[in-house]
Amino acid sequence: MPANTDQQAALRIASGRKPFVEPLRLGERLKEIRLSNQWTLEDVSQRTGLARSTLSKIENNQISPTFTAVQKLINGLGIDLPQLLTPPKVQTRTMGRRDLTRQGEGERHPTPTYEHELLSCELAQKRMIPFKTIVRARSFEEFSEWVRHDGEEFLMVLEGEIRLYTEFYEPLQLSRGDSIYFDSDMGHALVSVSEDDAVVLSVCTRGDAV
Amino acid sequence: MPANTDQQAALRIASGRKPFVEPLRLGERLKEIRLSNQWTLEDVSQRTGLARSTLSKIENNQISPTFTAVQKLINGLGIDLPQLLTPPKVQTRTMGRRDLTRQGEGERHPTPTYEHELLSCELAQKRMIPFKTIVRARSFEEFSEWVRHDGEEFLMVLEGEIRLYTEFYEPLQLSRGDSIYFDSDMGHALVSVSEDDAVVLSVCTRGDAV
DNA sequence: AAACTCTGTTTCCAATAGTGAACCGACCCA
DNA sequence: TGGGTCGGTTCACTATTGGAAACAGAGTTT
Repeated sequence: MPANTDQQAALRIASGRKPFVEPLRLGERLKEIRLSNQWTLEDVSQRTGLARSTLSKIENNQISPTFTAVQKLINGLGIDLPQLLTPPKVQTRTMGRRDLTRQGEGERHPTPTYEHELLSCELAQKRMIPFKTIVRARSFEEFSEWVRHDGEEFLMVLEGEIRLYTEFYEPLQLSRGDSIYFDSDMGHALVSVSEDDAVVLSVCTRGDAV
Repeated sequence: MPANTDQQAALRIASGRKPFVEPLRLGERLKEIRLSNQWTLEDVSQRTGLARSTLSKIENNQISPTFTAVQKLINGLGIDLPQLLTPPKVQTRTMGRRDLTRQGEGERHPTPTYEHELLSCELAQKRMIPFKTIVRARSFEEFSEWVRHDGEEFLMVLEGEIRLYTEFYEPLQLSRGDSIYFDSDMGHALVSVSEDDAVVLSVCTRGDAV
């Protein structure tokens, strides 16, 4: 063995890097994912556009897929790299929580303009905040300023008709069944325009990351 | 193919991923990293064991590196995949996006058990995935296996009545206006128990960090 | 300027990835 | 038993990658 090699090995070790290109357990991983979804090679071929034979060889570590191939894989299978790489992936199981809220049984928070009913408020530590709102406001002037909060908001009209004012757009008229998704740090405000007060369902993300 | 698969496919599409292989901006990214460290191609060659020429071609998108090559890159440069993939720095300080979906105008994804209508699917990169579902299933047996996916789910019954089966609890009967929040990696399945097919609104979190 | 050096690109070729077709069980089903 | 299908592997061939060396451009030095 040429001295050169030892040199490099020494350097490599000294630099605290992984020995070398690791065994590439990508094949096993792929197979695992495939089987756990009960996909056949043909299924995966359809989804990814890669040949059945190619997939077989990848799974058996007979070839090292091209990066475009990897891309086709992650696109086609709807997974992301981490998922492909992390070996067995023991999920952090925050499993099995649930929180039921019967119609009208939420926690009420009245304000002059809105009457909120918080849903699923037994559950702490959740990543979304759902609430039903009766929109009392009838004109934009009733708001002293824009409503805004970090994150994103999804909203669907359950009853009546509303007008949605937003900071950067023209007002929008929404009827029952219409829905909208928007960045909630953009100023927004709702008013009822129907005979009766409108009712909307909103779901906000919790601003705090991850 | 199990119903679960269609579920996931629908979710995948909803999550705003690009349909197929994107332009592969990996070259630009590599160059960016290299320059920001003031490395020459030769330096990188030393570190990674890849030929200078190869590196040049990768940076100019003239070839799609083999996965082993990519591994050598991430090992040699001491970076991780995400770093290599995150598009050239576009930190989404997104503000003021919005996406309106009128009643019935969502993207339909029928499955044997559910008929999904994805809402706000114009908007990519969002943290929640809202969709309306007509629950066709009438009995638990129609599901070949539990539906499950990373993250959390909020659900409200819009019309009809459903029974919610979950892996760890007794089935729950939900009527119009009732809502529930649960960890969606707990197996779950919905069936209609009303005269007509029930309709529910669901909002899922996107599990994957980016 | 010529000679040298340091950079990144291009060329050419050997090595290897990707493909369709053939092949091989295993499992129906009559 | 003799077809049929279905899932996966292997084969033969083509397309593409990866490496050594040659090339090209921009400074430096003399």
